[in-house]
Amino acid sequence: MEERCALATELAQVLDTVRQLEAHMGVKGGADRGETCRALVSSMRSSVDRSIHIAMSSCCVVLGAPESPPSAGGSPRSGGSDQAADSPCRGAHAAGQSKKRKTQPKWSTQVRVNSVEDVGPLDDGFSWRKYGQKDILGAKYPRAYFRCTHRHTQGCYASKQVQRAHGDPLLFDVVYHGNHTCAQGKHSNSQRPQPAASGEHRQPQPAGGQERISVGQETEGGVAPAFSFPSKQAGADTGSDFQAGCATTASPFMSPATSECKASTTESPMGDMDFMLQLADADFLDNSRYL
DNA sequence: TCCATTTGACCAAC
DNA sequence: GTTGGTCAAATGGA
Repeated sequence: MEERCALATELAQVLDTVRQLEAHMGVKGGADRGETCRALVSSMRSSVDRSIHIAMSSCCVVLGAPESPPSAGGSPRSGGSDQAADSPCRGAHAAGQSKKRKTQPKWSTQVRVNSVEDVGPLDDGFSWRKYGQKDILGAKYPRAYFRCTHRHTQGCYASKQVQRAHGDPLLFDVVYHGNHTCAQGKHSNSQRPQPAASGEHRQPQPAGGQERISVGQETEGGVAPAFSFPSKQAGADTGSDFQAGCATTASPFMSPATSECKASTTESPMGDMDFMLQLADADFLDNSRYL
Protein backbone atom coordinates (compact mmCIF):
# COMPACT_ATOMS: atom_id res chain seq x y z
CA MET A 1 0.00 0.00 0.00
CA GLU A 2 2.81 2.29 0.65
CA GLU A 3 3.79 1.88 -2.91
CA ARG A 4 0.41 3.01 -3.98
CA CYS A 5 0.71 6.14 -1.98
CA ALA A 6 4.08 6.80 -3.41
CA LEU A 7 2.75 6.10 -6.84
CA ALA A 8 -0.09 8.50 -6.36
CA THR A 9 2.34 11.13 -5.18
CA GLU A 10 4.54 10.66 -8.18
CA LEU A 11 1.66 10.81 -10.55
CA ALA A 12 0.37 13.91 -8.91
CA GLN A 13 3.79 15.39 -9.40
CA VAL A 14 3.67 14.51 -13.06
CA LEU A 15 0.29 16.07 -13.44
CA ASP A 16 1.46 19.22 -11.79
CA THR A 17 4.49 19.38 -14.00
CA VAL A 18 2.37 18.84 -17.05
CA ARG A 19 0.24 21.78 -16.12
CA GLN A 20 3.26 23.95 -15.71
CA LEU A 21 4.51 22.80 -19.04
CA GLU A 22 1.23 23.58 -20.66
CA ALA A 23 1.36 27.01 -19.19
CA HIS A 24 4.83 27.55 -20.56
CA MET A 25 3.94 26.23 -23.90
CA GLY A 26 1.19 28.70 -24.05
CA VAL A 27 3.53 31.55 -23.55
CA LYS A 28 4.98 33.03 -26.64
CA GLY A 29 8.34 34.19 -27.18
CA GLY A 30 10.42 33.48 -24.18
CA ALA A 31 13.92 32.82 -25.27
CA ASP A 32 14.40 30.39 -22.51
CA ARG A 33 11.10 28.81 -23.04
CA GLY A 34 12.66 25.81 -24.65
CA GLU A 35 14.94 25.27 -21.74
CA THR A 36 12.15 25.61 -19.28
CA CYS A 37 10.05 23.15 -21.17
CA ARG A 38 12.87 20.71 -21.35
CA ALA A 39 13.45 21.00 -17.67
CA LEU A 40 9.80 20.39 -17.02
CA VAL A 41 9.73 17.43 -19.31
CA SER A 42 12.79 16.08 -17.63
CA SER A 43 11.05 16.45 -14.33
CA MET A 44 8.06 14.64 -15.66
CA ARG A 45 10.17 11.87 -16.92
CA SER A 46 11.80 11.39 -13.59
CA SER A 47 8.46 11.17 -11.92
CA VAL A 48 7.18 8.75 -14.47
CA ASP A 49 10.25 6.63 -14.05
CA ARG A 50 9.78 6.49 -10.35
CA SER A 51 6.13 5.74 -10.80
CA ILE A 52 6.87 2.90 -13.09
CA HIS A 53 9.41 1.62 -10.71
CA ILE A 54 6.98 1.77 -7.88
CA ALA A 55 4.20 0.23 -9.88
CA MET A 56 6.38 -2.56 -11.00
CA SER A 57 7.82 -3.34 -7.66
CA SER A 58 4.38 -3.31 -6.21
CA CYS A 59 3.24 -5.57 -8.92
CA CYS A 60 5.94 -7.95 -8.23
CA VAL A 61 5.01 -8.24 -4.65
CA VAL A 62 1.39 -8.61 -5.29
CA LEU A 63 1.45 -10.85 -8.23
CA GLY A 64 4.43 -12.77 -7.36
CA ALA A 65 4.92 -14.20 -10.74
CA PRO A 66 4.62 -11.80 -13.51
CA GLU A 67 2.28 -12.71 -16.23
CA SER A 68 5.29 -12.85 -18.20
CA PRO A 69 4.93 -11.48 -21.53
CA PRO A 70 6.65 -13.53 -24.03
CA SER A 71 9.50 -11.29 -24.30
CA ALA A 72 9.89 -11.31 -20.68
CA GLY A 73 9.83 -14.84 -20.46
CA GLY A 74 13.12 -15.90 -20.43
CA SER A 75 15.47 -16.65 -17.92
CA PRO A 76 16.67 -14.32 -15.58
CA ARG A 77 20.03 -15.44 -16.03
CA SER A 78 20.15 -13.57 -19.02
CA GLY A 79 20.39 -10.63 -17.25
CA GLY A 80 22.61 -9.27 -19.58
CA SER A 81 21.98 -6.29 -17.88
CA ASP A 82 22.31 -8.18 -14.88
CA GLN A 83 19.81 -6.49 -12.92
CA ALA A 84 17.75 -9.50 -13.28
CA ALA A 85 19.56 -10.80 -10.36
CA ASP A 86 17.91 -8.39 -8.09
CA SER A 87 14.51 -9.15 -9.14
CA PRO A 88 12.58 -10.43 -6.24
CA CYS A 89 10.14 -11.84 -8.63
CA ARG A 90 12.60 -14.21 -10.04
CA GLY A 91 14.58 -15.26 -7.17
CA ALA A 92 14.99 -18.66 -8.56
CA HIS A 93 17.09 -17.34 -11.30
CA ALA A 94 18.84 -14.73 -9.46
CA ALA A 95 21.94 -16.67 -9.40
CA GLY A 96 22.94 -16.99 -12.92
CA GLN A 97 23.75 -14.66 -15.66
CA SER A 98 23.19 -15.61 -19.12
CA LYS A 99 24.21 -14.39 -22.40
CA LYS A 100 20.83 -14.91 -23.59
CA ARG A 101 17.40 -13.61 -23.70
CA LYS A 102 16.88 -11.03 -21.15
CA THR A 103 13.92 -11.05 -19.01
CA GLN A 104 14.60 -7.99 -17.14
CA PRO A 105 12.82 -4.79 -17.38
CA LYS A 106 12.66 -3.53 -20.79
CA TRP A 107 10.71 -1.06 -22.80
CA SER A 108 10.77 -0.15 -26.36
CA THR A 109 10.40 2.92 -28.45
CA GLN A 110 10.19 3.64 -32.07
CA VAL A 111 11.99 6.59 -33.45
CA ARG A 112 11.42 8.04 -36.81
CA VAL A 113 13.97 10.18 -38.49
CA ASN A 114 13.66 12.44 -41.42
CA SER A 115 16.31 10.85 -43.48
CA VAL A 116 18.64 7.95 -43.26
CA GLU A 117 21.36 10.31 -42.25
CA ASP A 118 19.40 11.82 -39.49
CA VAL A 119 19.69 9.90 -36.30
CA GLY A 120 19.46 12.82 -34.00
CA PRO A 121 16.18 11.69 -32.57
CA LEU A 122 17.86 8.52 -31.52
CA ASP A 123 20.12 10.28 -29.13
CA ASP A 124 18.93 9.54 -25.67
CA GLY A 125 21.66 11.32 -23.88
CA PHE A 126 23.47 8.26 -22.64
CA SER A 127 26.78 6.97 -23.70
CA TRP A 128 26.44 3.65 -25.41
CA ARG A 129 28.99 1.24 -26.62
CA LYS A 130 28.13 -1.15 -29.36
CA TYR A 131 29.05 -4.69 -28.51
CA GLY A 132 27.38 -6.66 -31.22
CA GLN A 133 25.23 -6.82 -34.25
CA LYS A 134 23.16 -9.63 -35.61
CA ASP A 135 20.99 -10.38 -38.50
CA ILE A 136 17.62 -11.23 -37.19
CA LEU A 137 15.51 -13.83 -38.80
CA GLY A 138 12.84 -12.23 -40.86
CA ALA A 139 14.24 -8.80 -40.34
CA LYS A 140 15.50 -6.86 -43.23
CA TYR A 141 18.05 -4.97 -41.20
CA PRO A 142 20.49 -6.23 -38.61
CA ARG A 143 19.97 -5.50 -34.94
CA ALA A 144 22.66 -3.62 -33.11
CA TYR A 145 23.39 -4.22 -29.45
CA PHE A 146 24.58 -1.49 -27.15
CA ARG A 147 25.41 -1.28 -23.52
CA CYS A 148 26.27 1.60 -21.31
CA THR A 149 29.81 2.78 -21.73
CA HIS A 150 30.06 2.93 -17.97
CA ARG A 151 29.31 -0.72 -17.54
CA HIS A 152 32.67 -1.49 -16.10
CA THR A 153 33.61 1.79 -14.60
CA GLN A 154 30.36 2.40 -12.83
CA GLY A 155 28.66 -0.91 -12.97
CA CYS A 156 25.89 0.40 -15.13
CA TYR A 157 24.21 -2.49 -16.86
CA ALA A 158 21.77 -0.64 -18.99
CA SER A 159 21.67 -1.84 -22.55
CA LYS A 160 19.63 -1.34 -25.62
CA GLN A 161 18.97 -2.84 -29.00
CA VAL A 162 18.46 -0.79 -32.09
CA GLN A 163 17.00 -2.04 -35.28
CA ARG A 164 15.57 -0.44 -38.32
CA ALA A 165 12.01 -1.32 -38.89
CA HIS A 166 11.65 -3.44 -41.92
CA GLY A 167 9.76 -1.67 -44.55
CA ASP A 168 10.61 1.70 -43.16
CA PRO A 169 14.28 2.55 -43.04
CA LEU A 170 13.46 5.79 -41.35
CA LEU A 171 11.93 4.09 -38.40
CA PHE A 172 14.06 2.61 -35.66
CA ASP A 173 12.91 0.23 -33.03
CA VAL A 174 14.86 0.81 -29.88
CA VAL A 175 14.53 -1.58 -26.98
CA TYR A 176 16.04 -0.65 -23.67
CA HIS A 177 16.99 -3.14 -21.02
CA GLY A 178 17.83 -2.33 -17.51
CA ASN A 179 18.25 0.85 -15.70
CA HIS A 180 21.11 3.30 -15.83
CA THR A 181 22.98 3.32 -12.60
CA CYS A 182 25.81 5.38 -13.91
CA ALA A 183 26.22 9.02 -13.16
CA GLN A 184 24.62 9.91 -16.41
CA GLY A 185 21.60 7.90 -15.59
CA LYS A 186 21.28 9.44 -12.21
CA HIS A 187 21.55 12.86 -13.56
CA SER A 188 18.97 12.35 -16.09
CA ASN A 189 16.75 10.88 -13.49
CA SER A 190 17.03 13.71 -11.19
CA GLN A 191 15.28 16.39 -12.97
CA ARG A 192 18.33 17.64 -14.50
CA PRO A 193 17.72 20.19 -17.11
CA GLN A 194 18.36 19.32 -20.60
CA PRO A 195 21.94 19.16 -21.25
CA ALA A 196 21.57 20.10 -24.72
CA ALA A 197 22.62 23.34 -23.28
CA SER A 198 25.82 21.87 -22.15
CA GLY A 199 27.56 21.88 -25.38
CA GLU A 200 25.71 19.26 -27.19
CA HIS A 201 25.05 19.95 -30.78
CA ARG A 202 21.94 18.27 -31.75
CA GLN A 203 20.65 18.06 -35.19
CA PRO A 204 17.56 19.99 -35.68
CA GLN A 205 14.73 17.76 -34.88
CA PRO A 206 13.02 16.69 -37.95
CA ALA A 207 9.63 18.11 -38.07
CA GLY A 208 8.33 14.78 -38.97
CA GLY A 209 10.22 13.15 -36.20
CA GLN A 210 8.13 10.70 -34.46
CA GLU A 211 8.58 8.29 -31.78
CA ARG A 212 6.57 5.68 -30.15
CA ILE A 213 7.18 4.45 -26.74
CA SER A 214 6.05 1.29 -25.23
CA VAL A 215 6.86 -0.54 -22.16
CA GLY A 216 7.32 -4.13 -22.78
CA GLN A 217 7.69 -5.65 -19.50
CA GLU A 218 9.20 -4.64 -16.40
CA THR A 219 9.54 -7.53 -14.22
CA GLU A 220 11.46 -5.96 -11.54
CA GLY A 221 11.58 -2.91 -9.60
CA GLY A 222 14.66 -1.64 -11.06
CA VAL A 223 13.21 0.03 -13.78
CA ALA A 224 14.12 2.96 -15.27
CA PRO A 225 14.62 5.80 -17.18
CA ALA A 226 14.54 4.50 -20.38
CA PHE A 227 14.57 7.51 -22.24
CA SER A 228 16.26 10.41 -20.97
CA PHE A 229 17.18 13.71 -22.07
CA PRO A 230 20.49 14.24 -23.49
CA SER A 231 22.39 14.51 -20.43
CA LYS A 232 25.27 13.04 -22.16
CA GLN A 233 28.55 14.62 -22.10
CA ALA A 234 29.48 16.04 -25.33
CA GLY A 235 31.42 13.76 -27.48
CA ALA A 236 30.88 10.76 -25.38
CA ASP A 237 31.18 7.53 -27.10
CA THR A 238 28.73 6.56 -29.61
CA GLY A 239 26.86 9.59 -28.82
CA SER A 240 29.55 11.49 -30.51
CA ASP A 241 28.24 10.28 -33.73
CA PHE A 242 25.24 12.32 -33.27
CA GLN A 243 26.99 15.16 -31.88
CA ALA A 244 29.21 15.20 -34.82
CA GLY A 245 26.32 15.92 -36.93
CA CYS A 246 24.43 12.76 -36.81
CA ALA A 247 25.80 11.98 -40.13
CA THR A 248 26.22 8.33 -39.77
CA THR A 249 23.57 5.91 -40.44
CA ALA A 250 25.57 3.36 -38.68
CA SER A 251 24.62 4.63 -35.32
CA PRO A 252 21.02 4.31 -34.95
CA PHE A 253 20.41 5.05 -31.40
CA MET A 254 19.46 7.67 -29.12
CA SER A 255 16.43 8.67 -27.73
CA PRO A 256 13.19 9.68 -27.71
CA ALA A 257 12.88 12.16 -25.21
CA THR A 258 15.41 14.22 -26.87
CA SER A 259 13.26 14.68 -29.73
CA GLU A 260 10.10 16.47 -30.07
CA CYS A 261 8.84 13.39 -31.58
CA LYS A 262 5.35 12.38 -31.21
CA ALA A 263 5.12 9.47 -28.94
CA SER A 264 2.44 6.97 -28.64
CA THR A 265 2.02 4.02 -26.51
CA THR A 266 1.97 0.66 -27.99
CA GLU A 267 1.02 -2.44 -26.31
CA SER A 268 1.75 -2.74 -22.73
CA PRO A 269 1.20 -5.76 -20.67
CA MET A 270 0.05 -3.80 -17.80
CA GLY A 271 -2.76 -1.44 -17.55
CA ASP A 272 -0.90 0.81 -15.23
CA MET A 273 1.90 0.89 -17.59
CA ASP A 274 -0.37 1.93 -20.30
CA PHE A 275 -1.30 4.82 -18.27
CA MET A 276 2.24 5.75 -17.64
CA LEU A 277 3.11 5.47 -21.17
CA GLN A 278 0.47 7.74 -22.20
CA LEU A 279 2.22 10.35 -20.29
CA ALA A 280 4.90 10.06 -22.79
CA ASP A 281 2.57 10.56 -25.58
CA ALA A 282 2.64 13.92 -27.08
CA ASP A 283 -1.04 14.00 -26.75
CA PHE A 284 -0.96 13.37 -23.14
CA LEU A 285 -0.92 17.04 -22.52
CA ASP A 286 -4.41 17.21 -23.70
CA ASN A 287 -5.41 14.21 -21.80
CA SER A 288 -3.90 15.48 -18.65
CA ARG A 289 -6.51 18.09 -18.47
CA TYR A 290 -8.95 15.45 -17.64
CA LEU A 291 -6.97 13.75 -15.02
C1' DT B 1 48.11 3.98 -26.30
C1' DC B 2 43.41 4.10 -25.57
C1' DC B 3 38.90 3.41 -26.90
C1' DA B 4 35.10 2.17 -30.01
C1' DT B 5 33.52 -0.77 -33.65
C1' DT B 6 33.38 -5.02 -36.24
C1' DT B 7 32.72 -9.72 -36.54
C1' DG B 8 32.95 -14.61 -35.75
C1' DA B 9 32.13 -17.83 -32.17
C1' DC B 10 29.99 -19.44 -28.13
C1' DC B 11 26.09 -20.43 -25.30
C1' DA B 12 21.48 -20.71 -23.72
C1' DA B 13 16.49 -20.16 -24.67
C1' DC B 14 13.08 -21.81 -27.43
C1' DG C 1 18.30 -27.64 -34.40
C1' DT C 2 17.50 -22.75 -34.76
C1' DT C 3 17.79 -18.25 -33.20
C1' DG C 4 19.01 -14.44 -30.28
C1' DG C 5 22.24 -12.25 -27.05
C1' DT C 6 26.87 -11.74 -25.53
C1' DC C 7 31.81 -12.29 -25.51
C1' DA C 8 36.22 -11.30 -27.02
C1' DA C 9 39.85 -10.94 -30.48
C1' DA C 10 40.98 -8.17 -34.35
C1' DT C 11 40.96 -3.84 -36.38
C1' DG C 12 40.94 1.07 -37.02
C1' DG C 13 40.78 5.91 -35.62
C1' DA C 14 42.02 9.72 -32.64
